[in-house]
Amino acid sequence: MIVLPLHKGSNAERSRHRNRQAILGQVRIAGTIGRAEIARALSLTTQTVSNIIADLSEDGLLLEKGRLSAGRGLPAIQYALNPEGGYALGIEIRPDAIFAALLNMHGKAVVTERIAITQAQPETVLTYVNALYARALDQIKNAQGRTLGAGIVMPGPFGVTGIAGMGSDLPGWQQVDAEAFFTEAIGLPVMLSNDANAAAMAERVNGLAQDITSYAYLYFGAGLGLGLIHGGQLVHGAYGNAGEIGHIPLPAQRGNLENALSRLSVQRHLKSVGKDAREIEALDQLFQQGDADLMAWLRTASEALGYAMAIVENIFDPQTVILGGAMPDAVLDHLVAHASLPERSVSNRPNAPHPRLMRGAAGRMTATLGAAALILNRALSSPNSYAH
Amino acid sequence: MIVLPLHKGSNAERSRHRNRQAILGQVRIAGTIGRAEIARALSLTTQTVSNIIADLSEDGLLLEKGRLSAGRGLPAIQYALNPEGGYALGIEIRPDAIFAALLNMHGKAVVTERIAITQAQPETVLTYVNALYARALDQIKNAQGRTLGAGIVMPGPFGVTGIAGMGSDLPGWQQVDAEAFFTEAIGLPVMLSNDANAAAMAERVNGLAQDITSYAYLYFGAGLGLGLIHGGQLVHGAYGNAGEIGHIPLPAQRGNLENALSRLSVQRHLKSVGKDAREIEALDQLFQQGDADLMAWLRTASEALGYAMAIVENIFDPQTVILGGAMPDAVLDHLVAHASLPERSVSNRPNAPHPRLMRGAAGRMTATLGAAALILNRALSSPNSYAH
DNA sequence: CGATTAACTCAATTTATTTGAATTATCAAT
DNA sequence: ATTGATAATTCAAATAAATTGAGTTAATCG
Repeated sequence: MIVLPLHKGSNAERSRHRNRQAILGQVRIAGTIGRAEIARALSLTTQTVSNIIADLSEDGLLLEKGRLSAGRGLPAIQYALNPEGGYALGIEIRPDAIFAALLNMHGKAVVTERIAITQAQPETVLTYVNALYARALDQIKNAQGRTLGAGIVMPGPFGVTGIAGMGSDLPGWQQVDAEAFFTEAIGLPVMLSNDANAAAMAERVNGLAQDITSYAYLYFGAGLGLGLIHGGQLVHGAYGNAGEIGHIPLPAQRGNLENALSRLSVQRHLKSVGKDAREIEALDQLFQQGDADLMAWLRTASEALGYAMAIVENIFDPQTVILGGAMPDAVLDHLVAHASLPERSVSNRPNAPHPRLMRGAAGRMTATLGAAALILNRALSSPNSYAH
Repeated sequence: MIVLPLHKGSNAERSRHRNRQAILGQVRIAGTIGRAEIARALSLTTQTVSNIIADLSEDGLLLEKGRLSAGRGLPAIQYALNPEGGYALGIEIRPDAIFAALLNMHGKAVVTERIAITQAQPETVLTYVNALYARALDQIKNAQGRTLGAGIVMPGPFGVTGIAGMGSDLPGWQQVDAEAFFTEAIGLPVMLSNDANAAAMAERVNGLAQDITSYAYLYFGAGLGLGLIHGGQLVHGAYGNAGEIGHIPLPAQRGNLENALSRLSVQRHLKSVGKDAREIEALDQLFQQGDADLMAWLRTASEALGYAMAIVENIFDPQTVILGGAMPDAVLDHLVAHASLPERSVSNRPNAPHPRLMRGAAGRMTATLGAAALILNRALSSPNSYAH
């Protein structure tokens, strides 16, 4: 039996790969940037950066954007990501539908598709996934051969590490190693995740968190999920199930957090007074009307949110917390505005550079876009330590 | 202004450094191991491993332990860490005392010292720290020139990242960048941390967590702290204050977690009935006598502990949680045995390879040893991703 | 307009890993 | 007991990718 190492060794090839990622990532955060500046940021020589940039340009990942004169000296040739240099496929599998999105290197969705399904057996799902992927390629000819991988979101729990080959909650998937199954069948590198984690990553690649490396994302899915990003990478936990914040008991014996703060919670509350809010649109309409029952729910939800914030902030000390998922924007905004943020929290600091709570991307496609974002993030950064 | 990169570039020298760390770390987890096996584990060639092992042996960090024949083929020469190959200094600064410990490469304390102080001004503290270090070197001649660094624990909060130069709670330290101050003055690389984080790392280097890479440490210090280890490295949070679990409000409006679960809490409870438990020994004695007031406190504390477990497990999904710090072993054991572990938790899995809650190292020196462990851990691993 | 500064390129060098052939010691089968 | 297979190790040569240093280009400053 081989003793698993904490991390693997390095060689010239792996160094090059890392440096490519680092340069791409640096171009991304800078927008446009010259070679010498990249070299300074990454502690590499300009010569090395030049060589790798020649490679990346050759591969179509970078574009020249003219020279920028800044003070004395030869003006630096500026480089920027080529949005069409690569694509990432995002797939979200639900019991009743499959969503797909194709993102370019800027994290912009260039294709979105959905398909209703009546059964979610692996083979059936696979047929649809391949069909959706083919449809996407049909619309973006350029993406043929330039798709970096597929991120897939499906109902957990599965074992990202440790319990290998553990399947999903979906019927028929219990015995399936979904990651291996899709990798084989789609012919692309696959990353598997749950909705909250994917949503969190979406904000990093194209959203509020592009320059934030440590944050948490509170996600309204079926229940209440939490995606943790630390050093620009997802924190999965030992068994891949970190972020199950909905299961935490509420103060004052009112059950779990997701009893007060989730789609199911508001649906149940409104149903008990004879109102239907299964669709986001219906919920939005009730909110616009100032519906008293919804407002009552929002009061307890805001309280629960404040409590969730106390937990997340004090345990994780993030730069910010982002709230998003399957809720109308207006409702999320209301929650953000009315959450009673705990005073006794490490995050309650003067002159904080970010608000403690922000509204993220919401709606049906959040997790699908996030699935693709997992792939983009991998292309633009290594799961390694912060510099400094 | 230079845009901060997520991670720096790599070159031959940094590769070598990483590979040295990886090999040392692999030898540590294996105990004794041959070169070919290291090569397989780290995805390096045996030749590379041979070269680096020659280096490490030359530096006195590794010892040959004869050949081990295992099946066919030439029996591999076994290598093991040389416990005297390097040392780490741990310093804990408290308002009324300074503790020091010198650990060898096995994580064993070869010297421990303490000194009572009456004031904790930076210059005064420094004098004592240097004196303690000198005393340690005096006892372990071999450690001269072989001390890898100093880990320092002092009352926070400080900014590990972000808020640079932010000082401690100790009087006179507010304006001092303690890390720079000590680095300069001791002449060793310095790592600064709080007590809970240090205690967590102590378990990893020489304790229950030597083969556990993802866990949380609940620490009884002044209040209640939490050290988070993920992928073998500390999770500090964006501003270095992750793990302030004591501030989280308790269910049923009973104040914070540390109101029910901390040294201060038990002291206050016992004082209200006229009993003194400021010293650990006094507390231990009361426990041995089965004191009814202490037992009453333990009941609410166990409940609070179960609640803390629900939070930590569901948010972080660790392999295990370790309980330790300034409490008698017997009290910790009682808490471990009587904590009502939540049923609805991601950690409540069948066939878990580790208990959900374990007792760690306790007592006065825990944090001091942990301070040194920070240095050892850095020598034996990179703050990088898991392999696989 | 010349001096200075900074980005960039080219060619040579350096570092560290990999590759491939040769050597050695053990186990297993005859 | 002998022989062949297997695995660890070493040596020397090759390779990959970084750095170094000298030279070129194009800006700004005085």
